[in-house]
Amino acid sequence: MNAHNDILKKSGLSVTESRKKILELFFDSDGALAHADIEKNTDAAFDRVTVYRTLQTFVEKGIIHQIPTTDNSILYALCKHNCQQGHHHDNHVHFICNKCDKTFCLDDVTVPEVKLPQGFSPAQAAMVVTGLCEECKL
Amino acid sequence: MNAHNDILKKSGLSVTESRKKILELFFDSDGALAHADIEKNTDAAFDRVTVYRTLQTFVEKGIIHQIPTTDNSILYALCKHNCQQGHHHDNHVHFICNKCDKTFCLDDVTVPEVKLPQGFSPAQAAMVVTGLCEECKL
DNA sequence: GTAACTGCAAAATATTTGCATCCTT
DNA sequence: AAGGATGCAAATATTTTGCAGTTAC
Repeated sequence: MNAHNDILKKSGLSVTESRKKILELFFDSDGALAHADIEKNTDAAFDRVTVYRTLQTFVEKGIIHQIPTTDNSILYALCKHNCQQGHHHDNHVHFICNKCDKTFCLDDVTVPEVKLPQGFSPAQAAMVVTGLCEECKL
Repeated sequence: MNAHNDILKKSGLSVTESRKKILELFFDSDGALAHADIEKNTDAAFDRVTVYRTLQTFVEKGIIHQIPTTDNSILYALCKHNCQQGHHHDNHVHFICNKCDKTFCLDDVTVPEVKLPQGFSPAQAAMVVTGLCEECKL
């Protein structure tokens, strides 16, 4: 039994060609992918709309999470820790290097809780730190 | 004599209506604004294109910086060094309502410090919380 | 006066939605 | 067989570009 298929099943999703292929891409690349990367790497085998819907579904199910970037695009990456449906949250901090523009998932740094003013009801929190990465600091 | 005009001049930019007004907006709001907020708050006095170009110019000149969010929107906020006159350094948490899409500056909620892994050298940190605001929660 | 800036129109790009058909279970 | 997933078409939304006219200096 294929491990990727299990992931889909565990999330209550049908195992389809597009989902298998896109999930495989994430495991192969072991990094963050943009929507465009996925289209490119699948040779347009799937409709653009399917890619949108697949990514959205994966995010909802906690299979992948979104990484904010400054260039008006969203990167997606596998949730490495146990993200669970419903309260999966991309709860680690992201770091964007000002020089090389790379985005890093700081998997071990969790977004701290903050107390919000009366009336605000939080669903998700994101924290992005910018600065210089290991490489560019030298 | 106007402080805002000085900022523009110091960056080598002509002092124009749109730039003055948009810069003023940032100082008035003392927080992050999305492109849409700016269009709304200027009563569409300026062309949408002008807003795009003005924001881009301000980013290039280091007057404002971009705050990435996971919902494919970018917030813009004054850079710290230009915020010297106010007591507020732009280090408060921002809240975006999922329903009405408004952005709130939670001035009293400061972005907590986080410890980064070895090698990362932070310059600025942003935290964006999404969920439902007071109004929309009802 | 000249270079820089803006507004308009339109192109290019990105995202969402409805619906008929096909596939997974 | 039934519900979910996909593809296509088209509607929306967002961002960029070219150019002519205007404004700041």
